[in-house]
Amino acid sequence: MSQTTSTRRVTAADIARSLGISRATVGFVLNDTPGQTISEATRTRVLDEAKRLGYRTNIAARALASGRSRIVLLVLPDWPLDFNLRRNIEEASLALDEAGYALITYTPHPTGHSRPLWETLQPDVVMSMTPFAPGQAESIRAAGVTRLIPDPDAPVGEEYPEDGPVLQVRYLFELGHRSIAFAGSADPRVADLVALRRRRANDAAAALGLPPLPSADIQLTDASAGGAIDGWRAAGITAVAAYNDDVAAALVGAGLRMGLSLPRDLSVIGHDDTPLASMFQPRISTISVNTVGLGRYFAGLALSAVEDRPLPLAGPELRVALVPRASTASHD
Amino acid sequence: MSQTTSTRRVTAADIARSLGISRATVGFVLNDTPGQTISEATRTRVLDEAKRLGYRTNIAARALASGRSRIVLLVLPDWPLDFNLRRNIEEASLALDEAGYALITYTPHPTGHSRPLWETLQPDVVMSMTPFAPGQAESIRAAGVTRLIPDPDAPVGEEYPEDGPVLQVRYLFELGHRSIAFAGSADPRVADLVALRRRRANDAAAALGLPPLPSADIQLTDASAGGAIDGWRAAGITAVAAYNDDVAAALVGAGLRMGLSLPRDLSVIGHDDTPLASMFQPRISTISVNTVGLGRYFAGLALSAVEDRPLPLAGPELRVALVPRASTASHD
DNA sequence: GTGAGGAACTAGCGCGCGCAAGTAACGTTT
DNA sequence: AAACGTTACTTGCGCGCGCTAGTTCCTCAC
Repeated sequence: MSQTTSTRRVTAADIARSLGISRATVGFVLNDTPGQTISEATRTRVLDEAKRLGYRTNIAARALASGRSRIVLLVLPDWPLDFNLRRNIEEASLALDEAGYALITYTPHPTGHSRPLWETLQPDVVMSMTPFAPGQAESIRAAGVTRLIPDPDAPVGEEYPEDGPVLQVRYLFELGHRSIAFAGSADPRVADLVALRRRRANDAAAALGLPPLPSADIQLTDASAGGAIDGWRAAGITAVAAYNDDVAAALVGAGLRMGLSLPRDLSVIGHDDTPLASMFQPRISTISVNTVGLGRYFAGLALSAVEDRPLPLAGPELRVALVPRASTASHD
Repeated sequence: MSQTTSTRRVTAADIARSLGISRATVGFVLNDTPGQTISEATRTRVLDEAKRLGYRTNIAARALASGRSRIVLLVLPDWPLDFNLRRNIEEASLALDEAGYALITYTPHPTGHSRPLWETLQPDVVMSMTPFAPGQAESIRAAGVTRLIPDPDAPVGEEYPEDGPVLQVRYLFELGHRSIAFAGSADPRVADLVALRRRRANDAAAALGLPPLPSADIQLTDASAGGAIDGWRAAGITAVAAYNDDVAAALVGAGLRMGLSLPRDLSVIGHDDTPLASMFQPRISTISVNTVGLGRYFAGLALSAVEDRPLPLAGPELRVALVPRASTASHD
């Protein structure tokens, strides 16, 4: 025992000694090990004594003996952690905890130099909500992790369904707008998602018989929003579908500062239904995304990777809904 | 060896066997153990062979043998993770990594039921950027963690300096405002920080010879902002110091919807200089907070708790600065 | 010549668990 | 009666490391 504290850790051997039974029996009880038959009387005695003595499993000993850390590392991109994402993480955390695993979230710093957690923690599985960044999968594998989700070697299959932009464009079309632009974010952290939503918006436009949407990527706090509006108005654009609520808000603020009357001169719709969208004046129309069940699905993926469990059924269907507000109006 | 994979993990014993030396020597080299003398030739052979064989320390074995997980758990409140906080976390992460520790951030879910990470990870130390929540320190201790920072039993000493609200009130005073209100957030997650900033604002008011500031806590997206403005205007309030930019933005949006002309009818100043503040129309005055060096200080605290290191010097001085924008104006 | 100290390693125990292989007693089936 | 299966445990090895206590040889000072 290398600890120097006066209160030494309680071990399974202490329980065994106290009850006059073997340590293996204690282990079988504490783990409810399948394939072992333990009498109810002995089970109760073990559990009571463990509680009385304040027994805590030594996770390092367990990991060493079993060859498994029971850690699931979830790599998050550098996105804002909104309410939905937090709830998904907690859902996943709970499902994994019930199976005896700890979920750890980790956002690698883009220019960070510290060792990544997949090296220092030696997790059983590393998951990501987006495809792994270039070099990331290699780094994870070099650290000895063999279970990566999504599988970097799998063919690029069905992408995350993104129906919000379709809804945005359809709504503007139904309001009578025929010259619609798409506003993305210049933030490199979300470039992939911006590109995806832009493509979906263009899909919707094509389905409605509209030409490809003029597009600009703006910064939130500089003059690029104003510049983009100038260009669009010169081209006769009457409505904008924005990548998200922040982009929409930057456009609304810039438009007002330019002396525009919104939504008469320009209709703007955002995405993700953040609090920001309803704080602005005018309140900003948006798309809400219901992600309930996603966390449980992710946990199911992780457990199927590390244990002999079936893959979960197909992921939950994301439901998007239009939230109409004062930033959009009909166009004749 | 309980793993069934075809590529068994490389161990220190493998390196020792390969070089015809003892495993203890391998360990002394890999850990650069003080008090041991290893020839440069042997050191080089060990390091080369470890690299050649792809050796990775088994952290579970290390933790079990040494009695230390080398994990520092940082409990974060459910606050938005802004750019400054992310940078602080990376600073701390790097400093701890250099000392051989892994920093894990963890935001307990307010109504979550999964086991907290201080139980499942058995970290060497648990830190929090704010005082521990009621019952939290007890839960952490019950999990066997003896090192908590800040020490829950220490007398409540110097609180985190909060000079931003002082700056807010002083600025409004210098603009000629004599009837100033404080707007807090009704979000229970930030109740402590709201209370602290409110108290600091009142300190500043008292120092300026003003009576205690009328105060209201608002939600961001309901009618409470409008209600608060009604009450304040009825009481002759001409300016508001808001707990943060979100609260300020909710007030500005609500004021505009009520037909007020801002800042002529009401000046509003926020706090934290988020992008939101400069996206609104009118752009919102705010307070910026420079937290550089804080991460390194936190890492120093952690290392002094787990190793024989001196306490770091007093924490870095936070620098706050006024960012004047169009939401505030002079009052005659 | 003798003793002390340092260099450069070695032998091996312990950390606390998982779990395969085993034992003894009892009940059931042939 | 013998064989087999079940119940309810036990024995003890291995996981991979940290590190104490030790060994051998060499050098230097007295």
